[in-house]
Amino acid sequence: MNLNQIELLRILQETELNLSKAAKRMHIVQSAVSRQLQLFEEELGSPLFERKGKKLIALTALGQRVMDEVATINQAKLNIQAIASDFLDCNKGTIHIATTHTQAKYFLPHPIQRFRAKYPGIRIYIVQASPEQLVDQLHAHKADIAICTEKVNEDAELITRHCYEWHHAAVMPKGHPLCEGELTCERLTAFPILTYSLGFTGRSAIERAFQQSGHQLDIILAAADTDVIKTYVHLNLGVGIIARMAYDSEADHGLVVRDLSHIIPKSITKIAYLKQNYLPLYSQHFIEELLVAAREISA
Amino acid sequence: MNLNQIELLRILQETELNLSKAAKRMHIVQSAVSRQLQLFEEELGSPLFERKGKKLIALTALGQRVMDEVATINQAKLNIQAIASDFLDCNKGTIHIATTHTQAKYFLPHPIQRFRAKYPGIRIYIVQASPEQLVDQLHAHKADIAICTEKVNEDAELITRHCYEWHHAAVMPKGHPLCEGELTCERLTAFPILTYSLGFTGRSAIERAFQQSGHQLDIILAAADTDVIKTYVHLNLGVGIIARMAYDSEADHGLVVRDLSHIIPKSITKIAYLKQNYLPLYSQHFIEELLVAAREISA
DNA sequence: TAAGGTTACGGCGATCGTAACGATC
DNA sequence: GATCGTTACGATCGCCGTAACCTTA
Repeated sequence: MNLNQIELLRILQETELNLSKAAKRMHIVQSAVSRQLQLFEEELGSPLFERKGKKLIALTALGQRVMDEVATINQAKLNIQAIASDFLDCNKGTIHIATTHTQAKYFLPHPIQRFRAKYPGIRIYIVQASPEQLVDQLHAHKADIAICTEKVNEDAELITRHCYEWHHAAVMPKGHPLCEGELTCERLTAFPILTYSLGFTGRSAIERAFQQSGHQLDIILAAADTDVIKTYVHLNLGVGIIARMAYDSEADHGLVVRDLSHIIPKSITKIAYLKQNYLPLYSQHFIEELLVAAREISA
Repeated sequence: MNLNQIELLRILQETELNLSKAAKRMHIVQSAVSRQLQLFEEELGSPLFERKGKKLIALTALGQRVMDEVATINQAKLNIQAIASDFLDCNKGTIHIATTHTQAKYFLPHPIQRFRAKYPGIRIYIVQASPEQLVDQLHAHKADIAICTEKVNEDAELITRHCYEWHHAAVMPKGHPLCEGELTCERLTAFPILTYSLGFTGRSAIERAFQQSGHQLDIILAAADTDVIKTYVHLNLGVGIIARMAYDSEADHGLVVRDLSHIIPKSITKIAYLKQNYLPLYSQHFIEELLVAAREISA
């Protein structure tokens, strides 16, 4: 058994059990990976893969159990490297942040700006993904930190930290009837609504609130992206329901914003990362920076 | 990085950081391990060990963190091998049980006998150790399962399962004054007492019971081993306080046994094993067998 | 016939063993 | 001088790459 064989197994999982693709990913020829897999299965004494002819089509029961351990070893290997390079130079490295458009545009700018000032050598990559993919990005090691608003599944391998709470708001062009008077469920249902796609930025909270009140929203446009929504609100297509923090009093001076906290319950944005994943010091400091920014928002 | 280097680090920890001893344990020459360690440190970019001259004397901060990951990798490696050989033949293998004399002699015989009948191919090794060493045996991979009576530290890496409860009893030669009448703390303190060494077989429960009652036992002999205690009780040196199950009505017909459950609170015997350690099926069945035996005792 | 996998074989490099040397007690 | 570790160098074994072949869609 050696680490290359472990790596091979890991890569095979990511390449639909295709030996040729795995070989390319490992920068060696296909016959080499074939041989290594044979050697490993021989060493263990039983096959790890179900085969149809010569193709690998699935994991055997043994293979499934072994893959769990393979993932553990891979994680530990990455951790050793991360710990060592952390030790070498705390001021070099990268952070991959998995998050959505809303967070990237309306929450992250301040903390990232301050973090950059302290750690100019760290490269920050924002991995944009739909909320449901965020946690997958962590497991796939494509991101170190996820910033999620929609509910994070209770995952034993995840550490989640409360970040900040926020409410939705309605936006509409100046002069719109909803600019005046009390804002109720009834009045909202009378207008076409523009809001987030299912699964995005607290859309589920909107759903729940209106379902419970017995009213039905007439959602005529759903987007993953607040800017898209605002654009169409400007065009007078209807009333936008967006995250309150996504309203920018300067950029959006043509729009009126009205709080919806009495109608739609608060949403909670969290920070999540893998428990077994070693976070370099600078990543830990980055999280601190996020929490500071979160407190400022709440205050 | 490769698995041999990981293994080397693991072994260095077990050999007082002595490269020569590590080389012997790995069946290669000393110069080879020296070179491998250099290569690994070079790859990481910083030393893993503090050196005094050429000797390794301690782990660096980096080394300490890396060692945690090394342990994880090693565990996963062992798991892969265990899972595979489990898959190959469920009826071959070994179980190492860390336990004390009392359990080995008075609790284990029945369940082991029955287990042997079902799994004649499994070798069972009893690793006798003092109670405080039992958990260490697990961490050192010298035992798969520990059977402990004294309190097991709340260890996040450990799974502990309730096994059975039992009481202490007093034993004395026939005709001894304590054979008759009510058995109280007062009367016990009037005689020389023979019981377990500190830390063994519920001795701590005995201590606590008498401390709380305000009486002081006159313990003239303490042994790790019930047989030793009974031997001296036979010689009329005093009254023995032993685990009730260690009294054998046949072998000990010269002794009278009297229950002490009204004086000394119950002791609890538990089964413990490492959470991250893969237990072969037969080991899981062995634990089942222990639990069955435990229920029979309680009934 | 293209794509995926296996087998055979030669070459190269990683790692080992031998051996001589250096340091520390 | 005994123990422990490093360095140099030749030998070996493992692993890769080339290439020919097999199988299945």
